[in-house]
Amino acid sequence: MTKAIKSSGKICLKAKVCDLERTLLGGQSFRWRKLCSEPEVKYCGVALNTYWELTPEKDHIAYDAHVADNTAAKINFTALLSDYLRADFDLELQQKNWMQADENFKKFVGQPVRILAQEPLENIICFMCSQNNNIKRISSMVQWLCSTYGNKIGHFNGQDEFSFPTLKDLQGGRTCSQLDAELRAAKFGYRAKFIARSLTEIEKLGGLDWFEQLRRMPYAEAREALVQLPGIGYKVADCICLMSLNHLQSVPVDTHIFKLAQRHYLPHLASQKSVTSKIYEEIAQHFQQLHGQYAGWAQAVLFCADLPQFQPKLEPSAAKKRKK
DNA sequence: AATAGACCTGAGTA
DNA sequence: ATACTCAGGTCTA
Repeated sequence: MTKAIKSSGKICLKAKVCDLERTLLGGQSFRWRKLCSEPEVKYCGVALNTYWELTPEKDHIAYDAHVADNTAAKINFTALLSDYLRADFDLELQQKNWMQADENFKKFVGQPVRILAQEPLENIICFMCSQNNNIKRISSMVQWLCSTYGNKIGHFNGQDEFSFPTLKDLQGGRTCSQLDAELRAAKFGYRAKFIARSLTEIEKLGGLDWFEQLRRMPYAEAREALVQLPGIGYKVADCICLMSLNHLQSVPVDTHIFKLAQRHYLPHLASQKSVTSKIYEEIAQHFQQLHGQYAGWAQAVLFCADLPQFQPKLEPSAAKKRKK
């Protein structure tokens, strides 16, 4: 029976530059949920082996952090959370730059979305699950993965919370094809084999050390290294570069960005049915040139703006129009 | 080198 | 009710 250890504090991030709703529930991480206990709204979830409850205030974000009691040593949770939310990044300044360079951008800047600094293994597995899939189902797959292979942190607000499994947790005595079979049985579909095989590869390449190397490499090289893994194409590689390897110029081109580019940025692509590799590069480069060294962050703003869950409520007829 | 089709699953539409 | 489409794509023929 593990008992969680709790620590509270706050980090300096004004509401004006951090919308937790979009940042945490907008398809970057799949492990956060919103808890409404009337006047208060909290965002709860696990990141960095810690269960967090975040309460946005006007001038800061208050947190409760919980870790399993077998966790060694003291942890500086304030520093941990600041890094996770990239509190040092001056979003106001960048939004100004993006709006200046991009006429369309104003239309999409709603609430301030932040790019999270996530852990590579979680990021890789989650986005291997993301292919041809939707956020809701991805979340439930990830939830299953954590409760099956992760370690329990504690019981909060009516449910057990688990850390994201390590490479060891996932392999632990299992062969590649055993893990494949288990994931298949858990409805991971054709992604099961990709995940099982990629984990084997990652282990061979050096695990966490390999991730460190990818961080230090130039973006283009890290990207090329990632697409060598089975089940990872350029889109997922770009998500990983952006979200957990600190390559903020990486622009993942998914179906939302593709449609948005067709409609607002590159009208000559309007007749294109799907994203070929050539078109992928064209769109990515367009946004990189337009938005500069943090183009991936700007992409996240556009992506969130296009998510149905974050769109202003429209009349059904208008909603239909928007779809096309 | 470039392009269709297949691919697991499940929620939403027609 | 039953089929079809779509979702943060990738791989292969």
